[in-house]
Amino acid sequence: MEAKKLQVYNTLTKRKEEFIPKEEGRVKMYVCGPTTYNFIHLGNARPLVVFDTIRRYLEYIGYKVTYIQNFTDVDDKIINRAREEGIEPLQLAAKYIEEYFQDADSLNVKRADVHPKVSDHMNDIINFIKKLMEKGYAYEVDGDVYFSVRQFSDYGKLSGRSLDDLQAGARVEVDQRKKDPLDFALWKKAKPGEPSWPSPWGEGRPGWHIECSAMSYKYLGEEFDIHGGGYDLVFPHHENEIAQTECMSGKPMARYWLHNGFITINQEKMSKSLGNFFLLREIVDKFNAQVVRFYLLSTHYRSPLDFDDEKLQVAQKGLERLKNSYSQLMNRIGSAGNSSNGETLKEACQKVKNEFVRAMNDDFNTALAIASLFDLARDVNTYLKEKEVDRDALKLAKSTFAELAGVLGLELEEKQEGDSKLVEGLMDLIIAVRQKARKNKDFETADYLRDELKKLGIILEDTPQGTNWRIH
RNA sequence: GGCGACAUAGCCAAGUGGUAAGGCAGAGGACUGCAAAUCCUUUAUUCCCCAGUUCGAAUCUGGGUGUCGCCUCCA
Repeated sequence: MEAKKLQVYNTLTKRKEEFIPKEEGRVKMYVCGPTTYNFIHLGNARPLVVFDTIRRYLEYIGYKVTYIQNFTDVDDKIINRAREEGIEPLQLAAKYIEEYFQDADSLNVKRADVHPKVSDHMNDIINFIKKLMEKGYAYEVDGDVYFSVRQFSDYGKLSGRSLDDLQAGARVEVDQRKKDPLDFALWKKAKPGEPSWPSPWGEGRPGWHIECSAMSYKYLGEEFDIHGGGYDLVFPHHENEIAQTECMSGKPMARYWLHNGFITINQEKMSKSLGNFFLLREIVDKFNAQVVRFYLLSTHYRSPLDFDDEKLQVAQKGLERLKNSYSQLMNRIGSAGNSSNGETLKEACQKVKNEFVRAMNDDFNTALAIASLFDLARDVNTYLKEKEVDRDALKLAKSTFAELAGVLGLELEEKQEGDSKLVEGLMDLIIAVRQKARKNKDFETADYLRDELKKLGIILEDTPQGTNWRIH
């Protein structure tokens, strides 16, 4: 069977294209990271999980991936927030960078190869702006430096709009010093009391867009493969990045532009300005982070995804279905021997794997990929009804399960916490006592033990092979 | 006002020309001391509406309706 190649939807061309990295076997990707002035909310978590999954899949199919995600640690919102709290802006940013990592780790998001910060890259940024000025794409006015959009004939190619369209819809007051209303700041002159850095144009700090151009150029060079972020970054942020980088280098900035859809609440975008956001850690408090990750991947990354508690409950149940199947598999694997009935399960594993890859190759269709995991769960559960099971088949099912779930960043194995040896010993004892009661038809005692354990979050399940327990 | 996206069962959600995946919820059955978990069966003659192209359309075209997003900081 011929494996279909990876197709990705490219915002730049507005269609799916075959993914061909610039350098064979290697993918360089840059994803816009957060401005660190607060804990991240669920909407911020989506691109983290989505692009982490894309990265994992690219690695799974054999690419060596270089993944860069920045932190915006110099910004108006950080300055304002720091002022309110009476601390230094960079100190505030550093605090929320730490908090960010806690959240990202909980979601099982792998660290980027580099997490560059604006404050560490002033020279790169200043040099980038200098080059733009030398080439005539930027101009200075009283210590501010602006990018001249009229100099870049391709301006608007990513968002699919012309300069005239954009001006017709402009909702912002025009700064008369700019040559064109859409010219944007590369360097902003310092106001009193603001953090600033020396530059050829005086004390100041970078505009928002230049950091990503400068840092992606530094770590990934010209024409890297994937640039990702939320859909709301298409304009103006990514449009401006393209203008800056392509004017500076004369080469395309990135080959594929990928954007995730929004999280909505009651069909409206979750955003800080609307105030309808939930912090990730509030949600992780009620449902665990794995459930959140599963929920985020249960819809295609470009579609809007509505949020409420019920949807997370559904995700929780779905994930539990997979975990139950996996744990039952694990419970049987030790006592399994050799049997000739394992072929169908082995074939099913291969089929599921093919389906999974086919789904992911189609623009990272995680919803369909998850459906293939449900198919595997059913195949496994059905097979486990057999009296005799084949150890090799179970082992293959186990590795297939773990491998594919791992691509999605999901762990099916319950982590043992605390003194697991002791817990296991105690559970064995309790189960033995209950077993004795059941044998004597003392169901009152047996049910009492089961009910009380349930209150502690431990589920007992009686099977023909004995009683299993799991933590809910 | 300009630009764009989406509309599939009670809910969520795949499917872009060949006769509607999957999950949750519901119903019935099996298994069980009873449960739980699991398995089997069942739940959209039909994919927002209208017209068209086609042997054939949820999928393509045109029109309409509705919802959302971007054009300002936002993931």
